[in-house]
Amino acid sequence: MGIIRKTQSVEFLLAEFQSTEALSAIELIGRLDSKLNKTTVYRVLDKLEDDGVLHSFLDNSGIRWYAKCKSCTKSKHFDGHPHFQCLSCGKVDCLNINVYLPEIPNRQVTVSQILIQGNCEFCAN
Amino acid sequence: MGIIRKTQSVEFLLAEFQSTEALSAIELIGRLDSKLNKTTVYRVLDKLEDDGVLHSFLDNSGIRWYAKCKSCTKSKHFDGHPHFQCLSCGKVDCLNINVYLPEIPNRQVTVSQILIQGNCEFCAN
DNA sequence: AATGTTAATGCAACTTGGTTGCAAAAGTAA
DNA sequence: TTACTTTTGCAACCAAGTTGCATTAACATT
Ligand SMILES: [Zn+2]
Ligand SMILES: [Zn+2]
Ligand SMILES: [Zn+2]
Ligand SMILES: [Zn+2]
Repeated sequence: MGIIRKTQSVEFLLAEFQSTEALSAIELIGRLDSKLNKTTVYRVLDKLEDDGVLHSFLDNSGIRWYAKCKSCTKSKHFDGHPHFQCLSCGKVDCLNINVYLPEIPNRQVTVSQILIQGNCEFCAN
Repeated sequence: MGIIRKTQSVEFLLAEFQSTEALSAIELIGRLDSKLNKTTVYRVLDKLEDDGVLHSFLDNSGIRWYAKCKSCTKSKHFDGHPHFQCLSCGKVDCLNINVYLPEIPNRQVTVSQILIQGNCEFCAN
């Protein structure tokens, strides 16, 4: 079930997602420590995801990241894009590119998760 | 540090990886419950990965899966292939295909993790 | 504005996957 | 066998995330 009431918790959380950068639940819990309980953070993130406001994905160490959706709704999600994690500064964000997956014999593909890792523009060497 | 002694624990664990199917640490701990302590399972898996015998990856719920490597060594790993998880029966395995990633502006790509989900050959509808 | 209804919240306790420290057991070489 | 060192089991721990429940806060109705 998604968001029903426009509460302060929702506003505080949404305010953190101004840029297109992805944020981990842990990071958000830290940032909002004085304002929100961690249970609330998890619950509101969940609801925002239900509503198509945020989408989430895992990085290679099992941490869940959340980012703003572009054009999702409660009933339809379009978050099949890849994500990029900088191995140097740790920043994670959505990639606005399309990855073509070849046909796979004997298998029906429903969805795919692609995490690309490397150096971001600020950490290039 | 990898495996130094050929112990029973190593044999028991390797025996579980006869097929190319991936196995989760949790699954292995369950299967080997009467023979090995869970700490040992985690430690041996770690070492086998170090040695290039197994590789691991995460699924979308944060569970780590292990699978046999094809031609990796202690110093060089070649596990950039995608993995497939059947959303119906839960089975996970390695895909022997190549996914082409386009150039990404301003970013240097080091490595990528691709998890494809859908229906396996036995769960097709 | 006061009231009633119910969603949302805070808190503590819990669950789960995984890790750590250390003493005991098992490989290995001599 | 002995000595040496890795590996193991156990218990205790840890961190991320979840649950149950009493309290608080939205918000619709009067
Ligand atoms: Zn960076
Ligand atoms: Zn995204
Ligand atoms: Zn299946
Ligand atoms: Zn694989």
